[in-house]
Amino acid sequence: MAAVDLTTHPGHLARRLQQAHHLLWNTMVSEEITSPQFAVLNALVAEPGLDQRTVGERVGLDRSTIAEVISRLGRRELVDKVRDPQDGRRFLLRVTDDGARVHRKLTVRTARMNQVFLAPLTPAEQAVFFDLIRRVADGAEGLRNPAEPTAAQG
Amino acid sequence: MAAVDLTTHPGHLARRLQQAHHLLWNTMVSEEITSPQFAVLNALVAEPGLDQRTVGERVGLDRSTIAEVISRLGRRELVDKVRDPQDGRRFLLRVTDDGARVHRKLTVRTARMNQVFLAPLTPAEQAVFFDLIRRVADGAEGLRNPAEPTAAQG
DNA sequence: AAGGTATCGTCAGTGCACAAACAAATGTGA
DNA sequence: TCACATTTGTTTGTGCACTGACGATACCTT
Repeated sequence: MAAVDLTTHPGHLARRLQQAHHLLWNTMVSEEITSPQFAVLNALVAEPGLDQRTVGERVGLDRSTIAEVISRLGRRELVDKVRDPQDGRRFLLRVTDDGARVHRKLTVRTARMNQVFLAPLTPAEQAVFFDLIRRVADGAEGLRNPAEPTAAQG
Repeated sequence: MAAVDLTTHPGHLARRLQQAHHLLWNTMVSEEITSPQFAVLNALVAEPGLDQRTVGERVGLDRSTIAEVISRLGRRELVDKVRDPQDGRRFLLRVTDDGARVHRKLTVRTARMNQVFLAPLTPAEQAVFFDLIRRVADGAEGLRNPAEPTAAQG
């Protein structure tokens, strides 16, 4: 019996964490708008007029996925999509009035949900929680593009 | 501008963490066998003869999803599926010889991948990382079934 | 101006994930 | 024994997520 203890596998924990989040989101925030959809709305509220690729970069979705999410938000008329007259490849995106309303409503609910979600941790632990996850995620992300020389020390 | 900082949203961080994991898994472990599939193999190596529902419970997959995962593992002939003669509703599952081989091979690679994945954290931080995520996930999970009296103190 | 290259978005294919509805087998109670 | 309820697994529908291939547009070099 060479089986492994999955509770020490970060991938397994990450999946379980997301499932737990999905559960709470569905019951406390919305059954219609998903968490990635909210993230997109949020990015477009912060920076109206972004194109799809950049929105994807902001919220961490690849081109294919962002296209689907945008299409659903467009179907619900929460987001507008206009060809960029300066660059015919791009679509310029912005939230509609409905989209802004939904974003405001969900912002409140999301804050409440996050409190419940993080309730098992003390405030200090919550800060550590964010920090550790962010460092692990950033670390793995960094392995994708080997050494971008962003004004690096030379 | 009423936009929110997503880096303090656990759901968003959970999603990014899983994406990061997916990336590393794909490059360091396997492009064929996914992490959930490995989890199922692992559960069946530990406890041969489980039925689908119980496997799902062990690895955290619902009935629909476990059915799909099992079907893929069956198609690759890594898992065997036999009707339970005692209970005609169930299938008894066990890994094939191929399945056991794949499990052994991926166990080694997974351990290596986990090291790389967690490299940004010190060993002490890794322990905290596991603990915090587990507590948050368990907490949300607990909200689903209100108070199971599992030999609770009374 | 023309050819090659890069970028943006789409599409097809695969896989995870959940909810709801359903069928078959089993279990329970009158 | 018979009706009702529960449990296991399947199916359908929706949505996220990635890869790889593709067309259109833009850029860049000659």
